[in-house]
Amino acid sequence: MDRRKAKTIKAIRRAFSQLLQTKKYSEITIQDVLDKADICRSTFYEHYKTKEELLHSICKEIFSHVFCHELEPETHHDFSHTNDYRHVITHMFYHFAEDKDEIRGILNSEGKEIFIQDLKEHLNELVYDYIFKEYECKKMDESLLANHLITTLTELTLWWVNRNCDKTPEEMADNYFNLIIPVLTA
Amino acid sequence: MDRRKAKTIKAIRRAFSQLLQTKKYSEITIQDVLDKADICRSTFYEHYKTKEELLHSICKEIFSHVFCHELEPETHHDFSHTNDYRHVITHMFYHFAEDKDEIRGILNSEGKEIFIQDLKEHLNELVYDYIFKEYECKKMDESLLANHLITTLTELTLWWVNRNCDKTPEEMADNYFNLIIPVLTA
DNA sequence: TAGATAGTGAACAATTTGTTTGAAAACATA
DNA sequence: TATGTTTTCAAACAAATTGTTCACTATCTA
Repeated sequence: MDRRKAKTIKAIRRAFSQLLQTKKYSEITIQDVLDKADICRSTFYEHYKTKEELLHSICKEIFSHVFCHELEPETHHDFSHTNDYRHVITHMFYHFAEDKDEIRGILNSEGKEIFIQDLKEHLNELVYDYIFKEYECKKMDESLLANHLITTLTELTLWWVNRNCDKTPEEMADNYFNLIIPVLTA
Repeated sequence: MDRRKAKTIKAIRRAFSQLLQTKKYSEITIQDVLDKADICRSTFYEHYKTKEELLHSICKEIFSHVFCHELEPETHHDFSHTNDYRHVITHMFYHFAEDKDEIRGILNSEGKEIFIQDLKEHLNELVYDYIFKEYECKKMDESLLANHLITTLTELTLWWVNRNCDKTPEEMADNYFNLIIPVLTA
């Protein structure tokens, strides 16, 4: 990519992330971003149509690291699908702990909707690829159960980030499985 | 209350609810509300400081009906705390089904945050009053478990409202307890 | 009926948004 | 190094929104 473009985008994102740590998403104006990033108005609009699109692109970048699928090539012999799932989830918690300041800013505002929405799309895939291959739900709607598995994870993450990630990713994975396995095996 | 005041407030809320069914919360301007309610600008600001305050007041009114505590006076002999809890939850689903159009408008936008935040405050009380008197959590943080019990309910509600409330309140209560009891008894 | 309360209409400055210009700077490559 | 392309910039613009003030009129209450 053109160095100028990369520079501009980086400056915008940086400014936005910083602003998110002092202001709620809804209270941040594009003007604020321009001022902080020291970027011309027209330049901003050449990259993003709206503030919302900007946040989407930030989320997308975060998740591209979190769900990079680099884990799969490892050959797993005695590992179950659920164990694979556990690895992915633990990996996710590690990334979130790293970016916690940025993420907390996003999650403690209306920006949360956008972040969670993007996250859910990734998790939806995982649940069907891993969990539903191992467990079948009898007395419950599959869509309801999938929704529950996903929202349990997103809300647990929220709870954790708001406590400043005071538990290890492994502990969090344990917590998550303690919440969902009893339901799956009930 | 002064009839004029009541009239104005009603008109504003009505307009806002209607707008929520065609536009996202973040896209609705106070100007839109003024136009639709046919209310003078200065009049609006005598009742609400911001759009957010308006939504809060609407949520507050909804919940005042949902959690009116009129159930308690009934003497319950053989009923457990959990059964009381079930009654309250079923009652909640009934109300939400009634107001589903208005609620769906709120929930499918950034307004969701405000609604859910207000709802959680009520549920938090309930969980401690009912569930934690009957079940003790051994291997899990109480705060984590409380959070899980509440968010499971709010997200289940969301799922239901987005499907146009296609299940009965009783079925939804069943679904909810199928999701939480296995965890509590694990 | 009189005094208090609430709504109206109009105006206001300040912000924000999104778009358009032409010129300057940084870039890629031949 | 020269050339053409891409990107940024600064400035300006109309339109919309916000929040406040004012003098007035209408409606309530006692």
